[in-house]
Amino acid sequence: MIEIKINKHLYKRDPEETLLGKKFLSKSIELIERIGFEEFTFKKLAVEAESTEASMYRYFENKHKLLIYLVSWYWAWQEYQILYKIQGTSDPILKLKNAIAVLISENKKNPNFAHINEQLLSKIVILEASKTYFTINVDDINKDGVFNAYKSLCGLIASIILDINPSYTHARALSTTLLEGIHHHIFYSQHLPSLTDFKKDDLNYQEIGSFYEKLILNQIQSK
Amino acid sequence: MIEIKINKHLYKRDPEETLLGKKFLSKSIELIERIGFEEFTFKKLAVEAESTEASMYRYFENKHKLLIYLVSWYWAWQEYQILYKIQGTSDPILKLKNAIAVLISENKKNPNFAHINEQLLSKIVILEASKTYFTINVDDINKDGVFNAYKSLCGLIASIILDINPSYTHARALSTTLLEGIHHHIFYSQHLPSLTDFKKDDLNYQEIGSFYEKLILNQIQSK
Amino acid sequence: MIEIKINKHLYKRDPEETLLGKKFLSKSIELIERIGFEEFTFKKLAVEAESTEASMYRYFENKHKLLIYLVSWYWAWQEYQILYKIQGTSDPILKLKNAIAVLISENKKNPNFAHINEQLLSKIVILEASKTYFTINVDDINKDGVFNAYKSLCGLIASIILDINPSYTHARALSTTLLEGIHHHIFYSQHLPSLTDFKKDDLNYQEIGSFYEKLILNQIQSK
Amino acid sequence: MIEIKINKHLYKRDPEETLLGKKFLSKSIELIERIGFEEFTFKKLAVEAESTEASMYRYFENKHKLLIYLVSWYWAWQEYQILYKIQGTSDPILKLKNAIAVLISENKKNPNFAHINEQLLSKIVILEASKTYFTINVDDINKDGVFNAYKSLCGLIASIILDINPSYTHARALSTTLLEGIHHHIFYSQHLPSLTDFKKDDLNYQEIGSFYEKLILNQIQSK
DNA sequence: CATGAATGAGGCTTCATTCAT
DNA sequence: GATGAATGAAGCCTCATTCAT
Repeated sequence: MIEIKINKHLYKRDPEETLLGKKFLSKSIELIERIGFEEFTFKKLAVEAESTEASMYRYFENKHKLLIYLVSWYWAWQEYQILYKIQGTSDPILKLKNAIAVLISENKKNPNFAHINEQLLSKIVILEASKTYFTINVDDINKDGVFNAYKSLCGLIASIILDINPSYTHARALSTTLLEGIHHHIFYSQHLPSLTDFKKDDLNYQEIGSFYEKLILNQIQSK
Repeated sequence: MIEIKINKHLYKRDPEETLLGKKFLSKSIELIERIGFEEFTFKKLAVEAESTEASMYRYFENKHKLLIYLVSWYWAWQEYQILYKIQGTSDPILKLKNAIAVLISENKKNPNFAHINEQLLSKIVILEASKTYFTINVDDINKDGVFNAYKSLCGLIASIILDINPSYTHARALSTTLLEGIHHHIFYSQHLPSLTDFKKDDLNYQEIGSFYEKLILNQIQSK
Repeated sequence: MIEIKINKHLYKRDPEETLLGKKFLSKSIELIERIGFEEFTFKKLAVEAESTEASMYRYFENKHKLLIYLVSWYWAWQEYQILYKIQGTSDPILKLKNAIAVLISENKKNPNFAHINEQLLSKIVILEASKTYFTINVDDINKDGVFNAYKSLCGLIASIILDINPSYTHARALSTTLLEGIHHHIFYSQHLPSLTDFKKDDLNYQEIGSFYEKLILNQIQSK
Repeated sequence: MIEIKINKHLYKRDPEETLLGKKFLSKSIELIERIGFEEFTFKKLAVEAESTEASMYRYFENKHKLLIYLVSWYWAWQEYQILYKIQGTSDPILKLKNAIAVLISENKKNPNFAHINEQLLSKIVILEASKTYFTINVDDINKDGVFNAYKSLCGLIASIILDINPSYTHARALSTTLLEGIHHHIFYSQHLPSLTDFKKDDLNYQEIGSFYEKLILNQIQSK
């Protein structure tokens, strides 16, 4: 039985601790995915969850922190899945391939998290995640470590890269390029095809995965 | 005397045609840079421009279209600068290097555009540009070609890549990786250093430029 | 035709300039008198005035400034009436008596101010006026001169006192004692009789007037 | 060992009887003094007192009753101090002077009341006391005798006045003039100097005391 | 008795937009 | 064409209070 633990500064009361809290989480995911984060309000959520705005405010200070919470959950979950998949693997290149395999995989619902629909959440992350940090207050909100889940995942990928080539100097830059790139090209392939070469029918995003595998390996193995 | 022409669907009345229109543009840039796009409203703009909300509505349907207008202006301007710089160059690798040089250059004010502060605008593009398309309505608004300026710039970079290696299959994907990557790593180096390896004091972003030069060349020249 | 001019910092748009503005003033007075300032909201006012909260916000920043506006109007009006009544009088003691006569007089509606019901307004001033300055932010809001109307009336009474005895050293303290005292004892006589000696049936508050006349004259004429 | 007893209608459960109750009292005083009564809520108090809103509701029905409780405590405490100071004095004029001396004295913390900070409380009384009765419901709430502490103090001063001149007809009116006047002029001297003649640096409010001594004596001894 | 959780109601404020001049 | 005025709708948030444990 695993547990995803989220930075305490992102909530006022831990939503995982109560039934109502979990309901808010699961309905948030459905609603944000359906109407987009801009249109999403605590009022609309309250209606969906058959509760009240005031109750939601007991859990989250505002919708921004909620979004960072959800996105953080997703990154922590991705990190867990990668660790699980590469455990016992000694070949670092295989580790990288497995990590990428996790990142492109359509996320399946996990029985441990009845209230989190990972498929919907991954769509939210693709569309909304960058809004958590591309904001004028980034320095303020960054203080409490609210982006640690993403930084940690980025650090994990970087450590795999350094396993392959310990003298490579831009492991973190390459990691974010990978993490963002996969999501962006999934999005472009569906909505803005002239910004990419991948097709809507790229089955399970295999081609995107290969592209990034090659990109990273070429880069870190070049003299 | 050059002119930047913006997709007609982005405005109701061309702001470049009147003094008031230009004032709205220049004050928009100052204001969005200062308070961020979320906090920006036509009301606040009207106060800055010593005019009224109603007047601004004559030029732009809503603040979203205004943002796409500004961002489009920036990409068109970047494309113009690249074309200007590579004109007459025959070596495609040098073309690529020059294009990257433009993309990382601190943008200087150009006397042709008294009302556009390119330095501020580039900050806006870094922080806000992705919000123009990471939205639930992307398919709707994409119909009128409002993202053409970005697509065109992406196409230009892709054509340079294909100049170097005509058989390379992911020229567009690589172009967006470059365009986004430069901006994102500038941002991370200033605000989220653990997501990158570049330092705040990377003078004129030379290191970011080299990183992407190598990344692209490695990629398109590998067998 | 006289005009009462109120400190510009108390409103965003001058309510006296439009029909809607005047309606808001007259309905404010009726409503505050009826339900008290604590219960009074712009929402309830909007219903009374058959308009909207948003429209009221065009005129006044918040209900606090509105209250100061109304109270200031009352003090300016009292000052005007005193000046009118003592104009041409040379005996300073008579001036004082006339000033007190104005202060205790039941205020009649004046045809110049169709939208101000002075009788209701005087009740509001008795019950609510002190709330305008007994607040933790008094120093902040005092900066813009928003209490000038009251200070000016206080200065007028003080000048009359000094007319009677130019060497008296506490003319302003005595003036506020008079201004507040009259209102408070009217209130106590109606609601908290054990705090006063005046009776509910003190016709037109003659006895209160005499009490303060004597109090002031004794004080300023004593050696 | 003395005890201040407060009207039972002001609380649901006597806060003096429990540790938590006393903590609520002492934290209320600190908090109201710091943020003002308007901004004060049971929620904020609960945080300060490391307890909950629900617990505070066990002691007080609402924040209004709490304020009357605190103000009543102050008046009862003033009355006690006056009685203590004039006990054994036979000269009624000296009694009056001593009473005024108590009223203007900076209140020192008394070891009997570890949980009441009298200095802060006196600031609250100056700023907020009049809000307890200048309300539209004054008649309703007055029914249970909740203002008795103030009325009793007023009665004590009045009895001293009548000691000096048994035929004086406005002893209560004069008493409230004194009680209010001292507080108001302390406030004006600090925040609205043009409403008074007393200076911020009036050491221990000696001048305010003298002013009122003279005012009262002149008044009750005049033929 | 104390408290954690929940909530209905409503306050204050701004937004985006339209209309009449 | 530009603007001043007006407003419906909604956002965000807190309050005061109750209930169940």
